[in-house]
Amino acid sequence: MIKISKKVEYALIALKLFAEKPNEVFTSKQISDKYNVPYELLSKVLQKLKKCGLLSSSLGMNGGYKLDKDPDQITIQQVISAIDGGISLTECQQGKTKDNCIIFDNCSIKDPMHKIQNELQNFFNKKKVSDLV
Amino acid sequence: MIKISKKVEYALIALKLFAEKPNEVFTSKQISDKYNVPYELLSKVLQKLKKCGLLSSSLGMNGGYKLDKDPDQITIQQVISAIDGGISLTECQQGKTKDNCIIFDNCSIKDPMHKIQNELQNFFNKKKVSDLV
DNA sequence: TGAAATTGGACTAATATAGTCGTATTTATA
DNA sequence: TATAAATACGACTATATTAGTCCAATTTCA
Ligand code: SF4
Ligand code: SF4
Repeated sequence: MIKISKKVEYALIALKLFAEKPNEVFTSKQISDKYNVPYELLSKVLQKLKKCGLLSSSLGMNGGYKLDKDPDQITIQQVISAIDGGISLTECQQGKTKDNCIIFDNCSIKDPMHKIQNELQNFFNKKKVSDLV
Repeated sequence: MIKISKKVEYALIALKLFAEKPNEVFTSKQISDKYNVPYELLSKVLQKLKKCGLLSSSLGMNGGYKLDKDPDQITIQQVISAIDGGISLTECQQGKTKDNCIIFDNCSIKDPMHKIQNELQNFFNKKKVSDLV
């Protein structure tokens, strides 16, 4: 079953909120309350979004997160990469140079699948947070 | 991490072989030997491909599977559907009417994600087994 | 000084995927 | 007619991934 992870869903829910109110600061708590998202999990997600430069944060009381990029500059691909490490249609397309698939050497679909994967990344690169209207 | 399952990979490896030698009969054993794919698992996969009409089978000695459709008529989407039950980008897009996501009622990304899911299905509908050359 | 916030690591629980085992049935052929 | 080779099917185990929780540190405003 091809799907995106819950974490990415939570990230997109949050990013959509940020996109609707740019320059406004929201805390993890506020967002988790508003959307019934598990607080601790959402916190981790927002931290990752910050680490890759999509959000900026301020510590301490009255702290929180705010958007650090234009919503139409943030691609779904970026979000998937930030949270889940990206798309890798097949096992051998993950960073796993060592410990590769045993089929690798006589795999007949490796190359065509790699091509499809590229197209898929392109697909998600064209999808922006601003499209989640 | 967005990816396809091992079962779908095995299905595609098999289907590519069938597509290269149409009308030729192959057994589970032959294919699992040729590609180092676990025999029992591959058997299950081929049974599913038969059930949805992509392959036909003959029982008993000298039995096996052969292609039952044109390779350029078999889409990757069909294969994913047959083996893994299709693509459902988000949880709420699986057949789960009951036991839905608790966020469902005030989820802000549900509808746009549904649209993206449709495009994604369209993407995989355009990919044919015959493209795996 | 205290409350509210981010940050970060370790941990557990739940689920999904991958793979195995055993057994029944069919069928060509020796 | 016995046997070997094949599909067919269901139950099972093992492994990996995902989801979620817990705990403690640090920052900062008031
Ligand atoms: S080598 Fe082939 S079977 Fe192995 S992970 Fe890559 S695509 Fe899949
Ligand atoms: S309702 Fe929203 S959060 Fe829940 S599964 Fe659907 S898209 Fe994801």
